[in-house]
Amino acid sequence: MTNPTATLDERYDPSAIEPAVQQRWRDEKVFEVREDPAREKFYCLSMFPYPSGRLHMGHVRNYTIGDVISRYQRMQGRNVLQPMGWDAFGLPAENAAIERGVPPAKWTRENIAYMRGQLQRLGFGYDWTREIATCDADYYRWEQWFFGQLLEKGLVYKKQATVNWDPIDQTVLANEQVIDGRGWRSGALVERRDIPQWFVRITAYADELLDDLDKLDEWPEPVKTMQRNWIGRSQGLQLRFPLIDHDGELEVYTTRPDTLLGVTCMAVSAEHPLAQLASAGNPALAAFCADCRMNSVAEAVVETAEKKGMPLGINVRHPLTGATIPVWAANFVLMGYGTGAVMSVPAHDQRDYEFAQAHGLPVRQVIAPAAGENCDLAAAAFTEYGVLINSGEFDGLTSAAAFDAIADRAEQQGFGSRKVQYRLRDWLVSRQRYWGCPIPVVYGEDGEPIAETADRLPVRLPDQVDFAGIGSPLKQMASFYETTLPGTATPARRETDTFDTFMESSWYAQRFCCADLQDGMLDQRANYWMPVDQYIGGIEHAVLHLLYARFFHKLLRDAGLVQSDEPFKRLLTQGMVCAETYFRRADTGKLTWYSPADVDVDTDDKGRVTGARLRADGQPVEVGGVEKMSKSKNNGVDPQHLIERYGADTVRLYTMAAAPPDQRLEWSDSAVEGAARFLRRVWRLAHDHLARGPVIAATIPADGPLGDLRRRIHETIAKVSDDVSRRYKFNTAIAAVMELFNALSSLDDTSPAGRSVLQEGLEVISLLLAPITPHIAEVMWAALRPGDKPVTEAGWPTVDETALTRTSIEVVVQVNGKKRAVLQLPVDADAATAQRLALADENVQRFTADGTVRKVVYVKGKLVNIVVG
RNA sequence: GCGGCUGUGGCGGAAUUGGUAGACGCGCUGGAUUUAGGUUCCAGUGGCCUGCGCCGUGGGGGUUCGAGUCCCUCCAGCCGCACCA
Repeated sequence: MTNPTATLDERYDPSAIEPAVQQRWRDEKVFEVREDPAREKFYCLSMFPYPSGRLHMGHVRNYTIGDVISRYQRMQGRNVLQPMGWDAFGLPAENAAIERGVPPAKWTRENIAYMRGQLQRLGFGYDWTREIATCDADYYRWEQWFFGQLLEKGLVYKKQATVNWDPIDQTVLANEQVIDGRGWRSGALVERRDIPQWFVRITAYADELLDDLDKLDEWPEPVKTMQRNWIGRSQGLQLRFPLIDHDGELEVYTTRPDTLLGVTCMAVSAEHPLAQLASAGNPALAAFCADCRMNSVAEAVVETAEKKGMPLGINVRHPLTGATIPVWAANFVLMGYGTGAVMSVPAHDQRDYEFAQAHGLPVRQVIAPAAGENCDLAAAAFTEYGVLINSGEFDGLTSAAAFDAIADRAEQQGFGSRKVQYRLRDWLVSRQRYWGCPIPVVYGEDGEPIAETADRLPVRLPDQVDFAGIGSPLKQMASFYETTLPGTATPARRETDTFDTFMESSWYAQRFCCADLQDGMLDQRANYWMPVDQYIGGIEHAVLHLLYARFFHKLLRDAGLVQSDEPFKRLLTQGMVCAETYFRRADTGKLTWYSPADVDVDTDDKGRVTGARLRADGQPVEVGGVEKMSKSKNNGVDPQHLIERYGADTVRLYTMAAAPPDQRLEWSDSAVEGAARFLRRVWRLAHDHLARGPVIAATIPADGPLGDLRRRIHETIAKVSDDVSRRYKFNTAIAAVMELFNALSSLDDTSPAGRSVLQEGLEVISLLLAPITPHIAEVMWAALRPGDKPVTEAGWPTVDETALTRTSIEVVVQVNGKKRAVLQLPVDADAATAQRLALADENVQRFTADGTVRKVVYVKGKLVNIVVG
């Protein structure tokens, strides 16, 4: 395929060129790829969207970044896979069903169809033959199959776990559905309730997940730090305190055994068996424990709630001193984490300190601070390491030495043992919801779970459901849950819980490699494409999704389905898309938010914002600050309107130019206008150039304005290449192209030599812009290079080193660190010459005349600093 | 509460390895073209003085010939916290 001979229309009309260019990509299957061992592969993946209805600007940003990287890599000659699909299960589909009576499947399919159209209109180079929707049985059947494998290996298990329960709606609530302790629809006070749920044993891989972070040298350091903290590996001591007047002992875990002699209290969860035991004869305590259950299970809620407690009337014996220690129930200790009990050391733990202050418990100092450290136990706990005091035979030991001495003692005397503990908890994958992948398990008469056998998969989620009832419709559907045990006619009951949607998003990257595979989960193609070379998505996924996906990949590896250890080689976390907010406050205090599209902003003659008015009534509204685009603040910008008004290239250019990809992007209508203006200017320069007829090739001397311009062309290639491939700073890449364009457009030379340089410059701009604004780049390139390959097949431009040669350089002269002159020096000038010329400069002498030169610092080719005293 | 991040003109941002602060764009001011402009083009645009000077990167302190960049400390805002995706 070659470019036709063409000129450019006078006017840039994206609505005409973009569909035509996209049609060529479709007709020639430009982005459909296959494994090719002869070429270097590049797998570029953006986090697939939840089909919520319409694309939002966050999607546009995410997918433009991915497309820019993909197209750049294509131009580098790599075999590039860039697929797209749908994270199609989830809660919003159920909400739509409840609110509007639309079946979740229908709602989801319609959303997918609309959003697919939007993605195509934006010109993203996806291989659509690999499209996946996770709600397809062809997809989730393999997840069900794999769950069976994990069950066989003992990597999944069932146990009781606590959920948020809405007693009016009789349903389990997600944390985000609990607002101020109440259900978001019913308004009922939420209770904690324990129900049996499925877990995947991610803690069995905790060490590997932690250690392999060191291999991910192309991941952002903050993401790795967050994962390390999330896994939270700690070395500590599991201790047993014998109960007084009761049988048994109270087990706790501590990372600070050096503070063992400072224990003045034990705190247990309200759900702890000991608290339950003590509640039996103590109505006040029973009431307190019941009250503790009236709270969301969300960690942020638990940790920020007021610290409350009540004594159980039960004591334990200190294993070293024999002292009597009271046991308290406390609302900040969670049953689901560790042993559900902690030892309280008020002097050396801030939370314990506050708890002790609130309840009049003693504060016993056992760690003395090192010299120079602050320690005021009247004000706060001392939480640093130090030297032991008030600890009998352990006095004088450092915290580190005491850790070992006390651990040895505990192990000798049998009241404790060393233990590695993780903050990471096993992955709870059960959801009491309808719109998800059915958990492929049946229960016999005895209630024991049995995995579905492969021949009975998929366990299909029924499409026709009734949302009139309470909770998940599956629990009311006998036709779904009545079944038989595999391979028999014995009646059995099917599991009605579904999987956490993070399950589906944990292996879609691998499935994209062989999306059409009918008789297996993955095949050898996954090993050609995996790992993903570049993964792109929001920073909000830094821990959960990215940790689950890493874990799942290791599970797939250990099942022999993939060979690599990690799924994502390089990670880019993009920032949020934000916009200004506007509101009015009613007398009741209620805020009404207005869309930026409906508001006019007033400015003074310097452009400062002085206020804003609602266009509809001309009355003022308050400016609320820049926040993440959201429905609740009504500050979203619909990309669809922008695409219709400006075309895909302008939207893509703006989102890449406005901010670096990993920082937040602040929306600006007028800056979009600016992006459109730039493309019109580029188009017009190319049009005017081509209208002058064919270019006669000419040799350009390195000296002179045309040589300088050629140098700028090639400096721009070097700068943009580095920005796009290494730095991922598309905003500065675009700025560099704009600078080059400004230089080219001010060239007033229609001689053969001048036109030859302009031709080269315009070709380079077409190529450099091709990943970002592929439609205009394709049309311009075709007009500039008739008979050549289309821009999608053209290589990335290379730097002509001979064009870069300079004869002179600028050197800044400072006196005491302040700039006083700029010198033009020959490139090969030595330090002595630079220093001599700097000191000879007239303006420099004005500032050196009154003192003596004490020192001269010379940074080669850049700067001279003269220190005068 | 815990973990992570970010603070630079009127605004978005640039300054890549401690070396010219404010690239590029928006906005604004003035001018030109046009029947008209929400078009296009030209010039100016950190602040204070309007001289070649001084000040200036959230606040305060420090290291250095030199700090937006490194160290200490304080403040403000944002993201995540396990059933939103």
